[in-house]
Amino acid sequence: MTDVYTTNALRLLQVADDFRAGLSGEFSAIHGISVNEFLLLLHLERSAANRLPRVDLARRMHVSASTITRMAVPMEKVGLIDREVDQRDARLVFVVATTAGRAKLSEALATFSKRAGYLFGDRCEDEEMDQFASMLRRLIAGTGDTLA
Amino acid sequence: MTDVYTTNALRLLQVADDFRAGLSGEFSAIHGISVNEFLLLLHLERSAANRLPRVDLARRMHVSASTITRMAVPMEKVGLIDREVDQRDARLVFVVATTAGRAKLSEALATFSKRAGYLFGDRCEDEEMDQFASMLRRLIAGTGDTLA
DNA sequence: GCGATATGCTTGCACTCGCAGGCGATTCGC
DNA sequence: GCGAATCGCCTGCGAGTGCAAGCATATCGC
Repeated sequence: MTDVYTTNALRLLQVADDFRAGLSGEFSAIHGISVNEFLLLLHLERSAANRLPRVDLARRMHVSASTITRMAVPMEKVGLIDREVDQRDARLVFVVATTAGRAKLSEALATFSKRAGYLFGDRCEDEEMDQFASMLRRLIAGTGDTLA
Repeated sequence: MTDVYTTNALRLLQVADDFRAGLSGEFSAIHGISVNEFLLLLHLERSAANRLPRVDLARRMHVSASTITRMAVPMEKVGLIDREVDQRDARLVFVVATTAGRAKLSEALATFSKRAGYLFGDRCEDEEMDQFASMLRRLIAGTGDTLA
């Protein structure tokens, strides 16, 4: 528990929780979406042709396939995303971002960046940020479907 | 989105999610507790006299008071924690860790440390870990009820 | 003292999520 | 071709959580 690894892992969880909690409130208040819906749109934006099979989306987002199914329903209803069935494999249902969805993502991303600025802005030197980025990139490595 | 702050915030969320997901499986399989129950016990351990009012616990854990109430029920039943009413203020219900609870925490902490080792061990230099720790400490600063 | 307000805890309701099971589509072995 | 195994998706159920409301206790203004 005085172990550096352990301490850092604990702090990592705490910082991430704090950040996510703050984000959650602002997202639902300003943009009317949840953090997960935001991440879903972001994954689409970072993918080829703004579309992904539901299963891929589930893997990338650390949630089950059923969650994607259920998340998609209201988002389709509001017009943020659309569904599209693959021509070759009728099992694959693609989730594709609409123009409205991409616009919403863009707004939400501005809010995200603002909060990221609050988090790091006045506490860190630029050089530290680069080290931090390099560190985090290595910690993610291995999954492949990285978001950043 | 190519902003360093934004990138780092995204990576931070992703790494934390990955780590928490891995932890969750091992905790429930080996120790029979959830990550949140582990964190609850840890907060108690790091507090004065191994006891905290439910409200404090809620604030520290980023959950609502009702969640603490409901989490406590099965944990009391299993004997990990006990309840204790304040003498001066009968509204305050303290959650206090039992000997069994502290033992369980100790085992779980070993698992936690092991996984923290997996996460950082082969990817980081010792010097980097110190920088990382310093960085994270600053990012947490302000809340006061820090865990690490 | 005594009512008004504030605080801590608990409970009803609604929502989100994962898991298990089922359905339809595809691919593989022969 | 054809049955079996696999894969992607959706639905029933149970677990966990937050919010609003309610209750008990404590504190403040007078």
